[in-house]
Amino acid sequence: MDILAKIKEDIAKSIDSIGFEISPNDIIESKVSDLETRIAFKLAKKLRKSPSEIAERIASKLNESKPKYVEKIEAKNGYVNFYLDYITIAREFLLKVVKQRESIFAHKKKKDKIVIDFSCPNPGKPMHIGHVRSTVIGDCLCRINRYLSYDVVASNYMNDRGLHMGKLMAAIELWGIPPLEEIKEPEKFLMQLYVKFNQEAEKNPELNKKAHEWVQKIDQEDARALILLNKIYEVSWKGFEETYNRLDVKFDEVVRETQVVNIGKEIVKEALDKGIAFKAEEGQIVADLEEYGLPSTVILRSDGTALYITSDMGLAKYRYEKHHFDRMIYVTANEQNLHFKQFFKILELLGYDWVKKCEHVGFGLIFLPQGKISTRKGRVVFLKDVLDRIVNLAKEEIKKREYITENIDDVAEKIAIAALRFAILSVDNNKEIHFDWNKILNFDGKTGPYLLYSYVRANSILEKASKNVDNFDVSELTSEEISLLRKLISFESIIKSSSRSNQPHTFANYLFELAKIFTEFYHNNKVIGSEKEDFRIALVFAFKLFMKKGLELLGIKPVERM
RNA sequence: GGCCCCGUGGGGUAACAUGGAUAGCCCGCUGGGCUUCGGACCCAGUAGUCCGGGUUCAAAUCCCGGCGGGGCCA
Repeated sequence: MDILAKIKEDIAKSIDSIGFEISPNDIIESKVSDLETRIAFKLAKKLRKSPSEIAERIASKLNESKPKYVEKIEAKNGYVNFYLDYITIAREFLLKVVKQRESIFAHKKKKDKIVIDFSCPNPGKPMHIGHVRSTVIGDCLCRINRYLSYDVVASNYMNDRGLHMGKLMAAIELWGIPPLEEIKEPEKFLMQLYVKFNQEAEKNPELNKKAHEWVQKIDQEDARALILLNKIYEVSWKGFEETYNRLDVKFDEVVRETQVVNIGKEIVKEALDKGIAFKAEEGQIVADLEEYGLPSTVILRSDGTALYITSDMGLAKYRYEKHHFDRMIYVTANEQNLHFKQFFKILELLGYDWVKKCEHVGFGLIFLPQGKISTRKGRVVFLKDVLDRIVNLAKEEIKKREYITENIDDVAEKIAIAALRFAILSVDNNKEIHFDWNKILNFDGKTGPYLLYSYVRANSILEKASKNVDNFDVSELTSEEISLLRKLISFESIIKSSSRSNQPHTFANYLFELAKIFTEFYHNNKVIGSEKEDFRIALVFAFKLFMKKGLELLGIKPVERM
């Protein structure tokens, strides 16, 4: 239920009915009052009157019969300010919340299908701190869009075909591989195997030739190659799955490059036939994009093997035929901007209209103190190690406080995930993140644990009050109560805005502000034993309900105590 | 050389889509607050829109040009 949107509509309607052209979008949240409109500035020229005059006129007309939930309307310096009637909002909206509980979040089913491509670590390599951004942003976008009742497909893509796979295959041929269940740390196991292979290959270049041969054999669907490939994939996935489970990330499908590479090659053929691509002198196939202001790009190697872009085109087509999506969102780093522009353009030129439904949501890189992450250069921080370290700190903090003695491991894990997820989700996608242990290990201030703490405190108050409220009345409000109500009613519109912009940080920041306002509220407004006890319990209840839902949308599991 | 992203107090960030009234917050620093529903907290103080033009009644926000950082393609 989006009460704020309804209030805006009502106000817009009233203004429209007294003869001023306006849309609900012209009613915006205000720093000075609750809602405001600036249309007087826009209308000033047309009506040949000063903004103040117009604003005054709107205000005085509207004050004669005020829209619902509006307490007073004031014109000032050309703005029209609306002050909301929070008593009525409390009596109606808050009452509805305590009565309807979770069903307050229900939405009408939307028919749009959204495929979200995210995470996509490389099999054979460890998942590191660099992958976490795509994983967490993508997952959050899934949650937000599902909340809004879109049909969402969380899709992971595994690049199981590169030279690194060829090297690992050659390594396994040489040295063998233990059974899956004996490999305790799959990511480290594969990484060590990879490193060992590279070291040996320096002494014996023949090995690299072998690796290349294996890559070719994958493309030829050689039986032995596919067995080895599956082996590596299995081991890799075991490692990834562990991390996904900890992060509470789930996929509806995992597509492997070997499934789509041939579709990609077909597209290359098509591009050749239609004259969009040509065969260069050295034999590689090049898509000519110069006239569209993009650099031309190789889409098939001279030996006939596929590149990333080849498979990516195949993947897009595969997904469209499978899902007939209304939108497909790729969540990958900004450094791939050009790549996406290029292959979207090629598909467009081939007449695949659905490519217009594909969009790339980029994000800034995560940098380590030593610079850009590079597995090859050993500049890498394993995601698993990051998690473990945050969990350890969380444990220490829990023990210090002595509020809980049971389930410490479970709570510490949840706090750690909250810290990590919030740290990533609370900044604008486009900003670079410079990874800093001190920051990620800080649980004070604007952090995931702060959100959890506010939730715990609400829970604690409700437990001590030990009663349910499904009715109350209230005739006076403190400033903290008003702030809290005010924040609660914008929950829906913020989620919609996050979904529209594909920017989780808008919502993450909102949720922090909500937590902050709640904390300020309970510091200054005694709940239990006050003469407004029932109303305040309802308010705490509503906060808890909204915070829980909000945390869920960020992929943070709540804890009842910490 | 071409293109893309970023630039807000000492550090980090919000507001930029849709220009508007006092630029919000976190860390840090300074000072204060638990016999009360839990101090991972709260209150007060400190300090900021990279530079130069333009558009506009009005620019952190839009446009152009620099500079600085990052990235991609050459």
